[in-house]
Amino acid sequence: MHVSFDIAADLDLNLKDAALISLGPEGNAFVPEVRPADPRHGDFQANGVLGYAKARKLNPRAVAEQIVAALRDNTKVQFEVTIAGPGFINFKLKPAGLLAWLQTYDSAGHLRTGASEFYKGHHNLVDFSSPNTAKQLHVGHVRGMVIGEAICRLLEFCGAKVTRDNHIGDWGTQFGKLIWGYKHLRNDAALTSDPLEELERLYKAADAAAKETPATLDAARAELVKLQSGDAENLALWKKINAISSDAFQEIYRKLGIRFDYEYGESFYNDKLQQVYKELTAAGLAEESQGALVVFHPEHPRFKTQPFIIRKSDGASNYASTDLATMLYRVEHFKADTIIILTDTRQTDHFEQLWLTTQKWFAKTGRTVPHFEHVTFGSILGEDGKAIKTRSGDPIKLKALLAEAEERAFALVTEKSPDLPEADRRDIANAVGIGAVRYADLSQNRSSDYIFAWDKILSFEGNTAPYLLYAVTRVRSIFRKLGLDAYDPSVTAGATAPATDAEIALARKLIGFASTLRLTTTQLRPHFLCTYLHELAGEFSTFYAADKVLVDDPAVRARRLLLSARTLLILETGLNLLGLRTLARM
RNA sequence: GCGAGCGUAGCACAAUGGAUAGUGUAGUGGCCUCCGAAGCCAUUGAUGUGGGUUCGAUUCCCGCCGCUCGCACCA
Repeated sequence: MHVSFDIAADLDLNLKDAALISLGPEGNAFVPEVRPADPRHGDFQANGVLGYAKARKLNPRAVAEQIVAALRDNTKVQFEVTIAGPGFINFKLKPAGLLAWLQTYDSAGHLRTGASEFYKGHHNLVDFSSPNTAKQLHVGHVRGMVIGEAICRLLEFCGAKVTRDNHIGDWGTQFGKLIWGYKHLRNDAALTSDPLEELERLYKAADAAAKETPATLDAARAELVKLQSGDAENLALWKKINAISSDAFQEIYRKLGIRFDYEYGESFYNDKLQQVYKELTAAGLAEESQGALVVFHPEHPRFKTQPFIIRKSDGASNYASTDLATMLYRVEHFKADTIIILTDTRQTDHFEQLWLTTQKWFAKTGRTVPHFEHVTFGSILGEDGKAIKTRSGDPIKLKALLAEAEERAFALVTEKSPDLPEADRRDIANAVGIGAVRYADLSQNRSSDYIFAWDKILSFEGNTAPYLLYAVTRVRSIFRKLGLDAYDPSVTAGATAPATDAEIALARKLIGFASTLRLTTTQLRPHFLCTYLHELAGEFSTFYAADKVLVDDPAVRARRLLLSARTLLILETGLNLLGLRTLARM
């Protein structure tokens, strides 16, 4: 018998069929609205009857009864179907159905096979991280990196082709300042001993100088124009600077397990800008204003007067220019049907203008308009509720943040498990520390700012990485005690359907994985998955306390081992999708 | 000034227009001769404010209050 991975989607189809049968052609308009239900009511609920009946002045309960009567026999065998309240249809999967799902989805590979139906044939290009060269990665960058990586893994798992592009800021105005600083302010000794620090100092010093004296600002801009028009000296400097920062970026990416397929920075698009200027002008979208080439959007309350500057008055490009060229390249070269760009929420205006412009441009030139998602996220705040900074007022460097996370985790692990060899404790501290930082960024709705507190993210209690990693080790320890591999199918052979309250509750939570993946990927919000995993870990703890797994009765033991094995599978699969490394013990 | 986002228990956060607004912490009271107590069970406590739409609003719309962010050549 085929067991569908996403039971809710399956029910949705069955309800549509039943509506057609029972309501006639008008049933075409019925939208089931199946969603996971509160466990008190069932596993899934269909809410669509209420709106449908209301709009037609019908009795919703009567309509619900008609639809339920027309459901396939198979559905009625699998579920307890009830009509409740004003016209909700509730579906409660019977224990045999729970067992069938758990037996079918018994490995990460099979889960992936089930999930890969979601986005089969889609090609998403994900643009994330995208740091500026010549600046170190700092705490402000981590959220986009971590969320971006999780989104890529999730979409891939759910069947999409994903192209990861690190759109490095290697061509902007900062280079004018940096080159000017290099030429006038550099300290050669410092450049040799700690090149990245020195570059950052030069940028800051040049930036400050440009703010003080307009002549310096003009000089910096002139350096940029020289660079962008191919000046050999500036080009060589630019390459040197990029090489230095790229090495530093790669070190952090390795540490966080983040990878890219391409790192086409802004400079890559330099020779593709003339086409943008030309086409937008020819299409009547771009116009000269105060010496710059800009796009206005007359239909928009704000962008009718707030320009989208696509070429600066000194002739230099900016990020609007390169972003437009990038849009085109991603559609024409990569053939992406969906473009996802992650940046913090402060850049909303820019991307709204970019998208308005792109749509009009592509439409006027007969190109396919892709789907576009600007995935935004809030800032990380200090415990005072203000932008997180070091005592000296600088942003906290990511390298230092990650090192501190590992140190703090090491101290905690040493406290809890002093008998483990130091090498093991270091390894655990790495997974816990880095995982904690990651999970903190993922577990909250990305729209909001969040307050960063070491004690909170490294706590072993609550919706945290340490709690989830602990749950994993506890399941693993059951199998270790037996000398068995949790992923060996023979371990769970002969399992019967879940029977006790705790077993059933855990099984029902496990089958919710599919709906969670669907929700997480349609909304591109990893916190849905985090919440689910935390609930799953809690459900397991309840089960673990209520029902002893290693009992003598072989049937009972087998079904509890099955539930434990699947809990482990889904916890590990979910955590890996989020980018966390799991542990056997801690 | 214009625009955007956010206001949910003491604190930190959930809730894809659905049923009695969930979870964690902190507080209170229980549970280790028993598979890892880094755990479990029970319990106290909240939608800024005023309208509107809806069978149904934390969610959508409008006003007000509060906080944050953005707004011509940085990205």
